[in-house]
Order: sequence, then C-alpha cells, then structure tokens
Amino acid sequence: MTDARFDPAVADERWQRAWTDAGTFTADSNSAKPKSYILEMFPYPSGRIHMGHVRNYTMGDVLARYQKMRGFEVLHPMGWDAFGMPAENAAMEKGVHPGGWTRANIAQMKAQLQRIGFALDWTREFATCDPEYYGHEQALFLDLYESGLVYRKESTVNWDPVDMTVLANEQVIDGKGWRSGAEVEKRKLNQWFLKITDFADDLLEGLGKLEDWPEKVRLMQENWIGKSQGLTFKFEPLVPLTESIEVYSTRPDTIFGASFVAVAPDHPIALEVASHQPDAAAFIAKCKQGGTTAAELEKQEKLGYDTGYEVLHPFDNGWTLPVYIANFVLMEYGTGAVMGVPGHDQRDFEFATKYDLPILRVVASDPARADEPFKGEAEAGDGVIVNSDFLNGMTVEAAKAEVIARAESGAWGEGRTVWRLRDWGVSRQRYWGTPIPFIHCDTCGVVPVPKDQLPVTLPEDVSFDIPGNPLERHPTWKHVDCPKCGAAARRETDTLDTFVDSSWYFLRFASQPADRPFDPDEVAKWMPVQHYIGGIEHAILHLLYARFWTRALAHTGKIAVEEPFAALFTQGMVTHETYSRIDAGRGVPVYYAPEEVRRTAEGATLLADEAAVEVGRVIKMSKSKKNVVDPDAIIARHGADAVRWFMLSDSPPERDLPWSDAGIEGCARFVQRLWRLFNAYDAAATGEDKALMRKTHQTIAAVAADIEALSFNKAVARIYELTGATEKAAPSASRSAAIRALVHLAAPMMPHLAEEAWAAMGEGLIADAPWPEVDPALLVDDEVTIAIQHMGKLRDTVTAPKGASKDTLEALALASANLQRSVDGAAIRKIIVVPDRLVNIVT
RNA sequence: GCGGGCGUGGCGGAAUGGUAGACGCCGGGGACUUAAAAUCCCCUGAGCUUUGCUCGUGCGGGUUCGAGUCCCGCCGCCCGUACCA
Repeated sequence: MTDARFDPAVADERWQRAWTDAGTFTADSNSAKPKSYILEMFPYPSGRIHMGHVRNYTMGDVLARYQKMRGFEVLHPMGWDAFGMPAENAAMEKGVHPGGWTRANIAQMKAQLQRIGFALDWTREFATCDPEYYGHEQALFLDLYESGLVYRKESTVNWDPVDMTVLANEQVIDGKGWRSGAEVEKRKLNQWFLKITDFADDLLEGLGKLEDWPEKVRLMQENWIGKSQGLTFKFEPLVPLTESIEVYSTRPDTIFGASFVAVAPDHPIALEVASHQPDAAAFIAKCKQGGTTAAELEKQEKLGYDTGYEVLHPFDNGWTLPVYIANFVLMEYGTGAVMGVPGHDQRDFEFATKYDLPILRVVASDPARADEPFKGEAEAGDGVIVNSDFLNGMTVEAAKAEVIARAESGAWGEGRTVWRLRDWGVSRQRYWGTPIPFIHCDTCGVVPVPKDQLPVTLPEDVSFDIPGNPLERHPTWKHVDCPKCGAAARRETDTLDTFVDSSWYFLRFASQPADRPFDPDEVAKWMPVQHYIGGIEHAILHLLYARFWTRALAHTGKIAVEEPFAALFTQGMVTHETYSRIDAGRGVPVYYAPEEVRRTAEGATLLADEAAVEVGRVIKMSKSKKNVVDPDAIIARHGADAVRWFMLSDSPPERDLPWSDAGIEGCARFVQRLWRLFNAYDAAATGEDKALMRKTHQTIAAVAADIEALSFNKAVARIYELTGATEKAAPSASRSAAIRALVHLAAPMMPHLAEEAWAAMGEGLIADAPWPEVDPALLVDDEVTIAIQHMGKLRDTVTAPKGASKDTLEALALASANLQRSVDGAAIRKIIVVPDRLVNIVT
C-alpha cells in the first residue's frame, strides 16, 4: 500500500459504485443460502435525511453486512412512507403539489442515503404514494371488507368551527385550532373502521411468543390491549327515572363502596336529561369543547352534573345513589357508565371530594383497620374486604368472584371481559393518502369499487388555497356511476390513515408482482423479518397495526405468516445541545444553529457578534430548536465511515446518542489510524505472537457476539482494544493475521475503508468475504486475576492459574500481606471462594 | 392523569449479585518539529495522615460475606396516550 492518508472523497464513491455494478446487495430469493430479512422502519420523505435516520440505518446495515459475511442471503430493502400531512402543509405554505414535493424529497434523500454506503437492495424501492402500491392496498382493503373486518360507524373528531375542517390531534394546541385559533369542538362523523378488536386476544397471546422483542414493548402493548375481567350490571331506576343503567366495573369487589353512578356526556340518559334540563344541555355542550386526546381528557378537571335521578344499590333496596353526567366517562369504553367508588379509585376520589359525596372504605390492609380514614387519596391496592356485608374478610380476588356469581344467579349482571383496545378508525378527511375504494349510492348504499377498476387514483388538479379536503370539493372526481345500478353516485372522499400503508409494506418488499400485492410463496421465503429496527415511539401503534394486518391477511388466506417481526430493536434518538438567547423584546428564546456558534470549554459565543449565547440542555435534534447537524455536511468533511463509526460508538444503541464535533473528529482520526495499521500489513512476516493471537481470536468472537446482540458500542470498544494491541506488537505472522482480522471486523461498520484495504492486499470485495473463523483453543486465558477481599472490601489482587482449586486460592489470599494487615489478627469466621474470581475473608 | 423506560467521573459509557469506572472523548504533561498540524508516550473519580486508607453508581431505607446490579419508598428526565410519522 502506498497512500499515507485514506481519502474518503475518492474511496466512498469508488466502492459504492463497485457494489452497485456487482449487484452485491441485490437479494436473490432463489438462492440456496439461508435467508435473512433485515429491515429498518422506512422514512417519511420530509426532505432531508437526519442523523436519527443515519443511526437507524447504520445499525441495520451492520447487521445486513455481517449476516452476509456469515453466509446468509440477505434482504435489506428501502422505500418511502410517502403519504401524510407534511406534504399538504407544504402545499398550503409554498403552493407546491404534494406529489411533486414528495417526489423531489425522495430523490434528494435517496442520494443522501447512497452517499452513506448502505448495503441496500435498491431494486425493490417503492413509495407508498405510487398508484401501483396504493392500488394493491385498496385491493387488500376490499378483501378485508369481504371478510367482515371493515365497517362504518360514528366517531368523534376534532372540528375547527372557523376553518370548517377536521384537525389532527397535533393541530390542536391548548384546545385551539393551530391556524384559526378557534376553540376546537368534538364532532361526530361517519367513518371507516377496521376490526382490530376481533384479534385482541390473539394479539395479546402472540406477545408471549415474541421472545426477541424488548420486554418493555411487549408490556406497553399488553397494557394498551388492556384485557380486564369485570362485571357489567344494572342499577335499577327510581322514579322518575324509568330505565336501568348498565355499568361496567373491573372492581366489583368494591360494590359496597359505591357512592355515585356516572354516565358519559353522550350517554342516552345524559341526552334524555338534556332534552328537558337546559343546565344539563349546557354542561354537555361544555364537555364537547376541546380536543379528543386521552391525555387532554384525563388531565382536565373532573366535572360532573347532578341529574337529580337516583338508582338503587343492587344489594340494598334502601340504598340510593345519585346519577351524574361526568366528563371523564367515555362512551366508547365498557357501557359508557361507571359506578363511582371514591375510596379505591383516584379519579372517583377527586370527583367525590369536589361534589361532597361519601368516601367509603371497603378495602383495608387488615380487618382491624376497617375504619381508618383516607390520607387525601384513594387506595387502589390489595387488601381485605371490610364494611361490605357478606364480602367481609374476603380477599379482593375472592370478592370479585363472589359478586360476579351473585349477579349472574340473580340475573342482574354478567361477568365480562372488556378490552381497552378500540377498533381502528382509518378514515382521514384529507387528500394526500390512499383513497378508500368505495362508492356511495342512494339506492344501493355503500358499494365497493370493482377490483378491475383499481387503483382509484388521486386527481392531480387540486388546490390547497382553502382549508378542508380537496377531494370533497373537486368538481368532478367524486361524481361516478354506481357499479351496481349505474345511477349517479358519489365516491368516498376519505383517504386511509397512513398507518395502513406501513402495515404491510414489508410484504411488498419481499415480493412485488405487478398483478397482486405480493406472492405468498415469495413472502414465505423471506418472512418474518429477522431484525426490525426503529424508534421506540412506534412501540404501540405502528407495531400493533402491522401485527394486526399480518393476522388479518393470514385470516383471509393471503399469507401463512402470523407475526411479521421476529426480533425488534428500538434505537435511541440523536441529540445535541441547544444554543439560545432570550429575545429582549418578546421574552422568548431565539435559537442558533451549531454552525453559527463557536463552542469553547467554558461556553459558547455567536460567531456573528462574538457575544455569549446560552448553552442549553442536550435534547433530540429538531428544526424548531435548530440543534440539527446535517449528515451531508459531515460526510463531505469526514467521509461516510467516520459518520457510521460515530453512530455505533459509545452510546448503547437503545439509548440517546449526543452528537458532538469532538466525537466525530475522534472517529475520523480513528479511520486514519486503522488505515496506517492496515498499511503496515506484511504478508511475508514470520514468527508467532501467542498473546496477540489470543487477543485476535477473542476479539473476533466477542465482536460477533456483540453485533448479534446489537451491542455495537461494545463491539467498537473491542476493535479499539485489538487495534491498540496490534499497533504495539512487533511484526510477526500473528500480527499480519491480526491486521487481516481487523479488516474483516471493520467491514460491516466502515465498509469503504475495509474495501480499500482489502483491495490493497490483493483481494476481491470484502463485502463478499466470509467472517473469520475462530480457534476455540485460543479463546481462553490460562491465567486469571483473583480479587482478595476482607469483609467484601478489596485488599489485594493476585494472579493464579485458571481453574485453581479453592484450597490454592484460599492459601494465596491468606498469604497476602495487605489482607493480613486488614484482618489484623481477628478470628476468621468464614472464607468465601468464587473460583477464578475472588476470595472473601469474613471475620 | 394513565402506561412504559432511563439515571454510574468533566462528557458518552463498561461491569453472569463478586476487583466500579473497560473503551472512547475532553483536559494536563512530555517526545518529534525552526514552528505548527499530524503522530507517539505518560497522567487523569473525589478526598486523606499515600507500602496504603476513606468516600463514591439520582435520593432515603432494606436483604446479603459482598449491591451499580435484588426489594420497598421517593425525585428528575424521556417516550406513548389511538388523526404527527
């Protein structure tokens, strides 16, 4: 080798072209090799790749390249989650068409990804806004409709009364529309739903088999699905109320602690009361203000309206309970009515305190404490039932069963399983999405578009001058003839939630016939995805929806796969410190980008005026805080391998990674350091260096294990260690072997550098080379360091042969002068020996 | 509000209940150089009465011969909360 410096500006492009020309990363589904499907969550084409993408895709890339070296036929595809709101926002702000904007973004981002040298099979690229893709999606949607998994019902949306449009939750800020500033209202619309609840039990059960998913994600999904056993039962009415009120409770054991009944604002009884009580109508109207998010509903003050109605306690004819309308009761969950037990439910406690209702204790830590007062909050924990007639003395579990049994034998209630999971509303009143393939006919009702007329494509000539759905107001698009009777009819103008697009894209990557969404045999070859990598923010919705679609497609006989993702990994964010000043006039912070600032050990100054700016917390990179670093600029300066190395170094991949200029410079230096070491390769060197051979083989094994566990930061540390040891070693055949091993170890992480070195050694593409074999005999050391402790405190260390007997280690410990000084003649009560580890003397 | 997670030197972090701080960054000292850059070597948790000792893994308790790791109770930050993707 000759070049003193590795020049990424030349090498990056050279090897990227070499891989493309050779089709190195084109997946062959007919290969005889075992298959492995590596997938990272595909990006929304916002315009620029950001560091979070780079980190995500670098991790998948290391796995893909490593598995290829391990003899797998690897599928590692890339595409675009291309529908969604930002394109419409751009259309409104800049007057560009969402399609054109999206296509331009995709072109730009694809070029960026290619400059990082990812081992992607670009032959399978697609965007969800391709009519071909969303046409297949429409066909799948019709299949689900035929199998009964699609239906329509009323549901609540955020309504902006000024802009006359539906708002997304993120467009509602402090209860007001983001553009108009008007108070948002809840409004009911007839919308399309998918019956995910049909699969609730199966989705829950399946979590148990997903052993290679993070425990936290499985827990979050379990809680989201929220299976609960409880009781639905009726409170009988007292005149003038005529109908009984059916409630659902997960705590029927606390039934003697009930002090009120509360119904949802849209419960039939609430509506009935409102019809003759203007105050009740006003209260319900007030409940309609504000947005629809759970967080908002839960955080708002618990408000109620006393209807004046009363109901009877099921176990005591002399016990009446007041009926309230309450803003925290949801019509969608259970029966839309609850019994309030203030002593043992925090929300009920707050409500009872506010409206001066009795707070009764029916659960206590022991029967003697039946009359203990509450300490300002409800007690939801376990205990013994008290003050509850025939339930007294029972455990919570036993009391639940007893109440359910009595309700069922008395025919006034029924034990029931209720799910927190709700059916998935997929209607969006927006343009830039997959049109829902249905036609509304006055005589035939809702009619599916015949499959031979798919795709239903979006019209190009739309305007975003005024808020609202351009499909709805397009002059001709929605006017069609009914496929059934031929009469004039109207197209559905709602489009599908973009989560539908991302619920089956992984199947389309695996197989893309023109005439069908996918080929089941091809899908069977690749699925399930071996490693799925993405952000923790998708822990529930996207991952649950994808699991549901996979099941739904299996249910309709389309595929034979049950779980789409065998192993899941959720990576952390890329963060950066923020630079700001408080604007004197408005009192709000003004943020500055890293390139506008000079960072010193003490603080930071703005380049423009050399005056100080405040260095703020290290937070997720975001445009609004201007703490973003552009991957392109960094690659131009340091090369792709330095950036990739930085993404893998230091921080564990599941945690946040703080970007720093010093860090990337250190990585760039290491690329050059390895290059110098590779240049010192001498194929003709002779002689053996046993210690270095051990280190080499131990490192190969450890790096492999670390990559397989996705502990890239540990693999990086191992490579640093072996690099240091190899640099220090004198020339020998062992050292030459160590250098060759390092080229292999670097190959998945710094592929351009590795190819350059491998070529200089006269070899072909290292991307095609096998992972080096290890000699098991070289993996174990023959000496170990033994810690000598007194009462658990370290007093000395000695080296001993590996596997030395307990007696030997004990004798070694007692011979230590430091140990003896610490023991100071005290009587030894016990000696604990952990072989190959430590000896602890207890006095 | 509810569900989930995280917390270790100046910084990122390592550590099957068994030597806390591997590895990297920053910083300090030195070598090379006319000089600088690059590179190489050494030091680098705090404190002390320094062959060594004490303290130290967000805070307060506990279990254990031994706790960053296990248990109980807090605090702080992050993610999600069903129309952001």
